[in-house]
Amino acid sequence: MDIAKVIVDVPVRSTDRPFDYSIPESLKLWIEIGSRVAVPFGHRTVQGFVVSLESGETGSMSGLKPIQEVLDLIPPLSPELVELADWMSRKYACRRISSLQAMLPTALKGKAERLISLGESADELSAADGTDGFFPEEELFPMFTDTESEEREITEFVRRAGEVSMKQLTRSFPDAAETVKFMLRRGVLSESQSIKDKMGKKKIKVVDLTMDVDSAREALDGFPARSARQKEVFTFLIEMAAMLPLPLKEVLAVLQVTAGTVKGLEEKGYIEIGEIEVYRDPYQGRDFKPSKPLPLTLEQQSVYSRIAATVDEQQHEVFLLHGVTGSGKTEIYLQCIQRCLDQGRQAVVLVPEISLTPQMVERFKGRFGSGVAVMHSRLSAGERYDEWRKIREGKATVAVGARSAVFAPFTNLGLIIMDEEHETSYKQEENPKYHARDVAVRRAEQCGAAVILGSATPSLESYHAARSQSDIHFSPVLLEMPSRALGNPLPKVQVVDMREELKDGNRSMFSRRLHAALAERLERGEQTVLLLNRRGFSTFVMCRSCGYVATCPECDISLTFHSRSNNLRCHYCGHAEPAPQLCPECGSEHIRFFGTGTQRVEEELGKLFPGIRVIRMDVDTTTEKGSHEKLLGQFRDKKADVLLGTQMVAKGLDFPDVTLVGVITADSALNLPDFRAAEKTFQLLTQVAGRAGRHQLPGEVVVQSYTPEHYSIIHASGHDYHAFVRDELKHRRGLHYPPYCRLILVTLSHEQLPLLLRLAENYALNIQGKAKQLRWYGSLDKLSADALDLLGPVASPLPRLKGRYRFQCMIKWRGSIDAVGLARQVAAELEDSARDTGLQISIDVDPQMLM
DNA sequence: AGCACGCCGACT
DNA sequence: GTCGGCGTGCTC
Repeated sequence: MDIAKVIVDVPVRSTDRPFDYSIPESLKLWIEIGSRVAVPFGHRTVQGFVVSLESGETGSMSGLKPIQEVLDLIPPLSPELVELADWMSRKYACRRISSLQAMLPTALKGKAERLISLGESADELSAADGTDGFFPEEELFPMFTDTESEEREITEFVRRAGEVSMKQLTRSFPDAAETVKFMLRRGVLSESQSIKDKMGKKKIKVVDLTMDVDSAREALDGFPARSARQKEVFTFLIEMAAMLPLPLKEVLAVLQVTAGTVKGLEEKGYIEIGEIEVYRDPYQGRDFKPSKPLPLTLEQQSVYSRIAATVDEQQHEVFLLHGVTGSGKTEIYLQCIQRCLDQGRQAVVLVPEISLTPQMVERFKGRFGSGVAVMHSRLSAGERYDEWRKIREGKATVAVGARSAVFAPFTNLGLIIMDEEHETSYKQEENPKYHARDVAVRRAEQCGAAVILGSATPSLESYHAARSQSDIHFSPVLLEMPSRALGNPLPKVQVVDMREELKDGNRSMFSRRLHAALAERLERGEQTVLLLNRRGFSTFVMCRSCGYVATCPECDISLTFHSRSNNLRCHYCGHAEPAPQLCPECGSEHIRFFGTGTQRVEEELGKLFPGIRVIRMDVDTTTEKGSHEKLLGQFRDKKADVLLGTQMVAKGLDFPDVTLVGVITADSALNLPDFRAAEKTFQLLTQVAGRAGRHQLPGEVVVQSYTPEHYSIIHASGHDYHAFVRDELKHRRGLHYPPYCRLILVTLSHEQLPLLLRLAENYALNIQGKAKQLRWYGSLDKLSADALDLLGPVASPLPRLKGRYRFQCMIKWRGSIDAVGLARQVAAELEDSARDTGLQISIDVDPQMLM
């Protein structure tokens, strides 16, 4: 094995392939598939990943550069993950390096650092008198003496340090860039590059005895009496001998001494202060109530035994667990995980970012203790890195986390659970644009693991796949749990027609029904959750006299009003400007901030119910780390009557005293230009209705709507998933939408609109031409198994972003065609022919957001 | 993406 | 006559 094939960290199409490197004898033992290495690439050093090893014949070795360095003691990726990355790149048409990088914590994204040391001709400087003819005299002139003294200073600086980074050097000699360059050219200095990680391992100082306990006791007798404090420390350490080494910080805290005291003790040779690596534990110092397996209901039992059988056999199988809210899915997850751990295998639990609350973590930590690693975006880069290392080093056996936890570096994975399977946040919107569900199924296939997809409202894709048993990507086994574990009924849902309210002269955002129900809760001291479905709504600024709407000059979309800073901001590019007092178009004062924001609801609540205590939860109030948790804690402690928020209040929260759930506008998402609008609305209403009355107190749900006759609202209020699916599938079949076909969204962007139009047209024609050529082309109406159709090009829903115009094409396809490969190939050809013109093409396979 | 090579305007 | 502007081409 002499050759390593390496994917380098240079994210452009032309380098998106393995490069061959020779493996130096000294690194042979360290290089495996999945190793992260530093390699020379062109005129610099870059990071790369070894994706395969080959024994090269002597001839083929010539001209290969050697691998420079291995960057980790243990390869951060397993061969299994490397293969998965390769699959991802093909499936989602993304660069191989982005797939690989997505599997690792960002702390491991190393960048090259330029290091400067003394060069071979370093002595020349002192020896030469500056006129040795090595370089033309005029190059030194006219600042000859200045340059020379500067060179001497730099040389001395580098000599003293041995090796300094370029960064440090330019910091110390800000104006010497030219001189340094010149010195490098002459070999007075020499440059090397190495890869430096973004994040180091965290180390803490620890203290330890330098002798065994007995000798220490003896030494204690002869301890000088005047160093009383030091003696105290020494005595303490002897007492704690079994626990050594102890963190210095703790010793200082317990004994109320200063670091100087301990240092003095070290200087006398009694103890030593060392450094050890620690894991940053974000849940450190928190108690988790240990929990025991709960008895299962009959329904749960039958589901559990079905899954357990598969886990025991270590077979790959996918289960779609459809259980109503409160049916006890989590307990099934917990017991299946236990079963998997009993087999000596590990488990991954995927949870939507938004519901990865401390409550959720607690349930897992309570059952599996410190063997649980938690990964989510609220952790700092360092914390995430440490949780990741806990997994790779075998110190954790269960990983709970958002999307990317599907890449947890376990070596013997037996079970992957995906809770709230229907959540769109499982699709990553940036490259690689993967769907964690599909990656989970693929990874489980690789290692013979079971997959549980759990939801009260499974996505139509998964449900259809389970029902038809014919889907090409996976065929889950459908398991249903139609009853609640505690036996209490699903809450009664009342739909209020807001048009009627308006007709009757009620212009408030609260219907009479909701108003009365709220008043009742306040009286009884019970709690209310209010949901503001703000999807599709924005708090845009409009002039009521002339109809002017404030839009972003870069992106052409409406600006959002932020009352705190009293400015207007673009959601997409971050552009901000002050909010106008007068309409910039017509000068009218009737310029208003439209849309129902949570703030407005809060104000209105205050007016209607003076003294009401409201906790508002939205992006404004939850950006700070831990604020989410704090707000929920306050609500749980009954410090507020109402929890008011957007989507995030709908997920997995479980408060015993909530007996009323109000949805202010149920259908604001129904009018979005998205074929999943009805599905999203149904899911949201079902989720939020499940929040009420989970415990002893019966729950009530009030849903306000302007289109109460819509089937998604009717079926949600009737808690009838199957009826909804029936209607929605009919609808989707008629319009040829998933799950009856698959989509690829291709977005082309360019600074110049006319050029973009031509290129987009070109793209569409090429796709259609290729399809025809391969005799694949057919209408989706035909019964043929293979079909491919292209819609567009049309202006993107975000027609302009960051100064670039955007057009999109939608590819609809089904069957065994390599539609992704085709989309990618045509994109590459077009990019090549358009060359320098700055065309960008992005490909989103199975898009969730049609933007 | 960098970084170096290469071919044309404003300065000594 | 040079310094340096950034166009384009390559990286095992």
